[in-house]
Amino acid sequence: MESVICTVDVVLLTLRAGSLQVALYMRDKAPFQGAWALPGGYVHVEADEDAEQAAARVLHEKTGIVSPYLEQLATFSGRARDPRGWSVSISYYALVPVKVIEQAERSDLKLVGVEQLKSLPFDHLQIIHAALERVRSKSTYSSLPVYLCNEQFTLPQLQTVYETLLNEPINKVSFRRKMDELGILEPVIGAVETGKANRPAQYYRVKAQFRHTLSQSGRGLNPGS
Amino acid sequence: MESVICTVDVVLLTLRAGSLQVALYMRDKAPFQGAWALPGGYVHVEADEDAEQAAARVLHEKTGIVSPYLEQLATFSGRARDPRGWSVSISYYALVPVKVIEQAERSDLKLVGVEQLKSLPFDHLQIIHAALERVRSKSTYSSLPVYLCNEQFTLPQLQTVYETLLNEPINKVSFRRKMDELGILEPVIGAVETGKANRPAQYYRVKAQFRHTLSQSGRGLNPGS
DNA sequence: CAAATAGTGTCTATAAGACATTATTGG
DNA sequence: CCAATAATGTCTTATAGACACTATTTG
Repeated sequence: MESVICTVDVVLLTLRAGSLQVALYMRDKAPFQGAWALPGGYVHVEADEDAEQAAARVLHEKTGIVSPYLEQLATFSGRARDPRGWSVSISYYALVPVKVIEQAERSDLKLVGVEQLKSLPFDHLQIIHAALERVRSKSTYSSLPVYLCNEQFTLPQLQTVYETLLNEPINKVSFRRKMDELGILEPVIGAVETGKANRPAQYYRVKAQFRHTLSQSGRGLNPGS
Repeated sequence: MESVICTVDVVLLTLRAGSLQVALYMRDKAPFQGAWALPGGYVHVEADEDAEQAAARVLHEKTGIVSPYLEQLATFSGRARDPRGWSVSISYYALVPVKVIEQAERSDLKLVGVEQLKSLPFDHLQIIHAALERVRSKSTYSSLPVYLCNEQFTLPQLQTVYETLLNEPINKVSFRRKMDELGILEPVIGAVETGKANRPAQYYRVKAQFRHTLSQSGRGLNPGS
């Protein structure tokens, strides 16, 4: 039995300038050396306990970033997707606030709006599309998008994040009702967003008990108004 | 770089005697020879175009079954899950009506109620639990459960399938309203379920246009009544 | 015609959306 | 005081569930 090439890839997503962007890494080795692609690499059976740890290691090595949210997306495989031979890519996706990527200051890393993507090596375009579908789907019924926000954020900011992801307006009253029902946010006492010529918005943060176990919920968030 | 063991496993589910059951295969090779486990095997880079085809091939070889519905579940990986070494299991799940399994007549295959499962080789128990979670989750908002029915079925039968999967009663009026809205079923003209001392139930089937592209939908099916 | 369950009409309860009003800031 | 938008109250609409009633069969 021939050997299978076993790799991991990470779709690192963030929100910048009101658009959803994906981090691309300039490949320093063949194949596709010099091309922009998803940060990815071989599973190291000596170093990695499992594929998720491999993804976290690869993400850190290629971008300097440690993402609190890293979830398996799907596995892409086959004879045709990699010129080196029959390969498996166990793919993950991660969400971080844009400042985490900017602070990394990697010249071999760039952010591209997901609408601007043209062609990419391997089947990375397909992987990214799968990640977008997953994130958008999960955003309709979960608190996943808070991973795109800084530690403190206002409800209007968070609503804009949801609206950008889902690409449709959300009813303000319903949104705030839903966030209240989820019960995962708490106001930061005394912290308000000042400087604008209007009533200041209250800052919120994720309650400590949910800080590392977010995601799911009961019913959904729906567009409207 | 050491090599990774690359396998596929299939969680084949069916409904028998009102309980959700999983097909187990008696392993004919080490490790765990003679133990009941998920049907699974190596990816064959010569024969398989991709992992899904490998899963379909393995399912057919070990059970004689070809499942119309076969979807990737998740990939399980790591150093500890297989005594042979660092391994990857790209796992799939399939749903078939029980008669498909019975007609296969394999003595090395058995059905076990998902509540009766004790311990299994590898991390197969974990894989099955992930499949159950996925199927139950999808059943709340999709037509997935029709894959557990025969080609023709009555609405009361289909409702019972949903109720068994979700393990809770469903409001009859809401259920039928939802099935009507989904628009994927059509009555089989003239076909009714006779023999019982009550009004006969109309037989339905999946419309031809949806026969090989089922699954998703708009809003959900909720318990009640 | 009695028992059983399929199938449907309709009222009630709950959740989501529309809209309006008040609150609080900077200039 | 005006413009801007945060925050909230409340009415309307849409969806889900409860319940009852009719339909059709077997024995």
